[in-house]
Parts: sequence; C-alpha cells; structure tokens
Amino acid sequence: MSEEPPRRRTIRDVAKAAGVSISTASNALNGIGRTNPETREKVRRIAEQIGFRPNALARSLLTKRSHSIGIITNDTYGRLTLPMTAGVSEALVDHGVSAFLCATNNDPRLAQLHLEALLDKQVDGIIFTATRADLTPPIDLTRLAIPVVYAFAIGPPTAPTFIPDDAQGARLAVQHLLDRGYRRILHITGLEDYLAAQLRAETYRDLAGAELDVLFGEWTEEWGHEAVRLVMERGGDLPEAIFCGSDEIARGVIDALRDRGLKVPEDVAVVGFDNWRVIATQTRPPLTTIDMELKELGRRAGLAMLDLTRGLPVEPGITRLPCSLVVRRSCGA
Amino acid sequence: MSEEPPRRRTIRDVAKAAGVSISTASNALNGIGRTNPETREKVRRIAEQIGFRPNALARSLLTKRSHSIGIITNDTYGRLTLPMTAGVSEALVDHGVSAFLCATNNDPRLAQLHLEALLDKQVDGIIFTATRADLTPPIDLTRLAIPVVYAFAIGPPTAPTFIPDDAQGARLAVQHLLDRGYRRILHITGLEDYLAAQLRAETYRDLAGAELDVLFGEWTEEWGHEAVRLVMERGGDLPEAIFCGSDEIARGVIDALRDRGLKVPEDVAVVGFDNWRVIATQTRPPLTTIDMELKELGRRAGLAMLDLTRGLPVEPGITRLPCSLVVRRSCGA
DNA sequence: ACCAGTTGATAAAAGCTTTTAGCAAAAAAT
DNA sequence: ATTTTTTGCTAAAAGCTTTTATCAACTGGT
Repeated sequence: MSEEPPRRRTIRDVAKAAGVSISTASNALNGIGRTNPETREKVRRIAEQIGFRPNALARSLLTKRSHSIGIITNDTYGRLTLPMTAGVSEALVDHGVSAFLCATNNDPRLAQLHLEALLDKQVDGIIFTATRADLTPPIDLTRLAIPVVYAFAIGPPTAPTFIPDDAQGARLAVQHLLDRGYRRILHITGLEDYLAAQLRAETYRDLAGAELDVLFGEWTEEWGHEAVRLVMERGGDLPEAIFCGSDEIARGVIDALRDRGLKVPEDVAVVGFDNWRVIATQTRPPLTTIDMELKELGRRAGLAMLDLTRGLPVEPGITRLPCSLVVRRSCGA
Repeated sequence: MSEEPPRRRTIRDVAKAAGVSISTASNALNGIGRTNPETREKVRRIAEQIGFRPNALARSLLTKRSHSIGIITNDTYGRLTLPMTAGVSEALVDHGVSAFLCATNNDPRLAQLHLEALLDKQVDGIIFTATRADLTPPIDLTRLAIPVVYAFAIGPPTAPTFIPDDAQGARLAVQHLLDRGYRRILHITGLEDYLAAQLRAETYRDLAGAELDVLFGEWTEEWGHEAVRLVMERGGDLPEAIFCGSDEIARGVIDALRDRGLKVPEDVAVVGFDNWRVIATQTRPPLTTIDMELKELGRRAGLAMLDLTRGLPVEPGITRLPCSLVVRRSCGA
C-alpha cells in the first residue's frame, strides 16, 4: 500500500557509502582539488553503482548557471520552429543544456508570462525565433541581464542574429537555371513588404536581367495560378523558366502551367524556395528548390548561445547562413 | 568599463528594505503563517518596488517541485508536435510551469541524453508525443519516479494517454457525406499497419457498407493518384464520394479526378483527414476535412500532467478526444 | 496581580551542491 | 632533528528559499 518513493541519491549517500566527507566526494567526482587517485576512483565507482546523479537545481543555485535556455517563438504552425529547435537542441544536448520552448502566438501577454517564468528559472539565455525575419518581437528583450540570440528574426545590432542568406539562396536558384541554359527567367514571389522577398528579387534582377518585371503577390498557391494567368494573358513570349519565391507559389505555378498544356520542365522550368517536403516532393514533376537549412541555423544559434553563456566572445550582428540547392526534376533531369 | 552585472534581488533584499526578517518577508509574500496585515502589505509593496521575483531554483530545491516538465517527441518535422506543444504550454503557463522540448529524432542515444538532462533538472513529469500513435518510444519511460503522460502516442495501460478519436473522426466524415446524399462511398487511405488507418477503415465499413473495399496504400499524394487510376481502370460505376485517410491522399485524388475531367464535388465528392492547412485550403476546390484538434489534445495532456504533479487522481488509460469536421467546398457548398 | 492564550515576529534548519579555508600527517628540505 | 612544503582530507560557508520551533509581548480572564 504505502509504496515509499525511491528517493533520489544525493552526494551525501555517495560520501557515506565511500566513507569520505561530502567535500571529498564532490572533489573526486568533479576531478578538482587534491584527491588521491585511489579515493577518486573509489568514489566514482560507488557513485556509478548507486546511480548517483547530481541535482542540477542545487548545482545551478550555486554556480549561477542553470544549463537551460528559453526559446521564444511566435510560430504556431511549427514548420520553421521545430527544425530550428531540433538544431538548437542538437548543439546543446551534449553539454547538458535543455531548451524551454515557449509558443507565444505573437500575444504580448503570453510572451510576458513565458518570459517571466523563464527568468524565474534562471535560464542562461534566450533564443528568439519568428516566422518571418523582419518582424519585431512581441516583447522587449533588449534589457535583459542574460544573452539573447535571434534566429530567423532580426534583433538589435548588438545581438548575434542568424538568418538565411536570401540573396545567396536566390543566386543559387537563378544560377542553376542559367547554367542549364534557361534565359528568359521570370520571378513570381510573395508580398513585397517581406524583406526576404525584396532580397531575393534584387538578386534575381542582378543575375537574370530585368527585362521581365518581378511579380509580387501572396505567399500562396492561388497566387501562383493567378500569376501564370496574368503572364499568359498579357501575351508575348513565354518565359523559359520561373523562379518562385516559395514552394507553395511554385506548386500553383506548376499546376497552372499543366492546366494550360505546358510541360515542366520541357516548356518551362520551375524552381521553388523552402524545400517544404510535403509540397516539393509532390508536385508533378518534383520540385527543384532552395533549402534554408533551418536545422543548421538552429545549431549555429545554439552554439553561439553556448559561447555566450560561457563568457566567450561572439560576433554581434547579422550572420547570414548559406542555403542549399535541392535538385529534383522541375528544371530537367 | 567594469559594468557590474545588475544582481537579481533576493528575498534578503526585500527583508532588509522592509526592516523585517527573512522569514517574515517570506510569510508575507506567500500569505502564510501569522502576519500583521500592515506588515504584509508593506513587504509586498517593497517587493514590487524593487522588482523582486523569487528564485525558482531555490524554491524548487526545497519544495521538490520544479514547475517544469519535459516533452519528448520523435517528430522532426513539427507538424504534429508544435500545435500540441502550444496546447500543453497554454495549459501550463498560467501556473508558472514551463516545458522543455526534446526532439529525439527517434534516436535512443539522443533520447537517453535528453531524459537524463530532464531528470537531473528535476522535472515534475514527462509528456511523450509521437508522429504516430502506435509506435513504441525510443526509451523506456515506464520506470520513472515521475508521472508520464502520452499524447498522440500509446503508453502502458497505467499511464494517462490522449489520442484523437479516429473512429469518431471517420464517422464525422462519412456521416457528412451520407447526410449530403452521397451513397457509393469509397475509402482510400494509408498503410494498413497504422492503427489509425484500421480504426478509420472499420468505422467507414460500418457506416458506408462494404460494397467497395478499402484501398490501403501510402500516405502520399502519389498514392491518391494511383488509387484513382486503379478505380477507373477496373471500370464499373464510379463512386459518388471518396473518403480519404489524409489530406495528402485527398489532394492526389482531387488532382487525379480533375486530370480525368471529373468535377469535385459535382461528379465526385471528397473528404480528407488532418486539416493540414497548407494542403486543405489549396486544393481545388478547398478540402472539407477532419481536424484532429491537436492543440486541444495538448491542452488536455497538459492539464492531466498538472493534476498528476499535484497528486490529484487522473484516470489512467486511453482517452480518445473528439475530432471536428471542417467544411470547405469539396463536398458541395 | 497572576496565568493562559494569542499575536507577530525571528532564528535556525533543511534542501543539495560547490568552494574556501584549514588541519593533520607525511614528505622534503635545512 | 627541526622547519618547510606537500598531500589528502574535512568542516563550514555560500547560494536562496521555505518551514519549524521558539520567543517576547500583548490581550483578556479570574
């Protein structure tokens, strides 16, 4: 009936079992101070035997390092946040650091609540991530006593910031088309007030020449359809290739082209942006696209955070991380 | 140069500023013990003024409740995990409880590492979530001293478990079709060894009659195409409606029907499963589908965890939470 | 005026670890 | 043989909070 809870072993248990003082046990386990090798091994063996694991709370209270960080995101959907979070964890887990994930839904009250809980728990730092780089956080993170890193979000110039290199990604896409001999390249993309859209469009113009203008619209399949309709209606030569600002747009474009009897990539080549697998692998043909390497982005943010919490210098300001090209079949085999 | 870090205020600071002892300050702030109302107000006012917030680590060390829990997931993609996590947080944040998110990628080593970090940090409980309900966790969570709750995953019979009610969801879908007058209903779904697929198929057979057999296949758009091809080739009457096991399959089905000149919903109605917005809103026409209410699922798991950590009784075993029907246009306006 | 009970506060212990300072014994140096 | 140094270990403090036990002062009853 009265099942006594299996109390966790403390360093006191180790000390007693090894017949030494608590301090010696601590020294032996942490390999600091002056300890007889024999004693050290004995203590370690016994600790291992009885399954001792130090209480991180007590340790943190003293060392002022909690080995936990907070990730604050405004993404409810998860497509961007989870790969990034996985990357962050990957960088941290080997160092015993865990990450609190706080989904704020972009609600300032919720964000404040989460932030307070994090600070109370003495997190060593905070990583802020967003669904869109050029969006201000729902709370002020600039006056905290702990380091803040921004991932897929832009913070103050003093904070380390990691975002995908949109220009480089666009270059990858357009250059791929050029390399394969496509010339008249059109760019169909999302909302013009997204910084990412601007950067990609700019690079596109530099590389592809600006004979054809950039078509800004929504970030949806529907806009992909609509854009193709516009292009066909205004007549003139068809483009040889289309660089789309997102995989969703690309999917709309591909479907619209097929509806009109045009073959991809024979008549028109298409390249997307995002490598959102559920879309990119299921278009007909599968979509060649740009991957923003979100996991790597998260990993880098995690590593930066690790350095910061150790007091090591970390270069402030924006670091743009390279995207990669994922070749499928929409630009020819 | 030597910027002194703004040390966090402790209860000691409050006590000193209020001219009382630490114990009195603690009593006043927590409203326990015997305290003169005047003193209590004074202490609270001063605490507020100097911005005192108790150190959760120290508190937890004593009370044995860390006000943090761990979420272990094997989902790297985030589609299921993030909405659920958001739901969990939503249930917990008002109680000052935060959640560590651990993405294991289904790697036992990684899972073990995460688990140890969580236990060291004295989490009050663990929620395990998966991308598929009938999959065993990469680590053994049955012998822990803390409560474990399963969400979108099946644990031991003694553990509270929350999963979507697949049968009810399927009923919702099929009944919707029947209510709208569709009779010959076909079911195209995913892999037969998924428990979810079996449950949905069973319900479908009960409701729609089993004249037409269930078509099991992959969980992909491609299979949706392929399945339509199979149906058309084998000839006979076309179904009046198709109940698809996932939105991805539904999308393939809709596209395949259109390719063959069949109109949705005029010639064939289609209903999906998942309410994965990027798909369901972009099919032509937009897809009527079943939403598994993942956020609510997470919220329920969070609430159960909350009760467990407080020692309140929580019903063990599987709780199937209702899905909802999201009507768009693929079954008529 | 004395005793019992109440009130409002406090000192100290507890929770678990790390770290500082110190002590006794052994080793090395004079 | 005595002093200095080194070695191996330990007691105690510190980190911040909550809680238990205690204490002094006051209230009210006889």
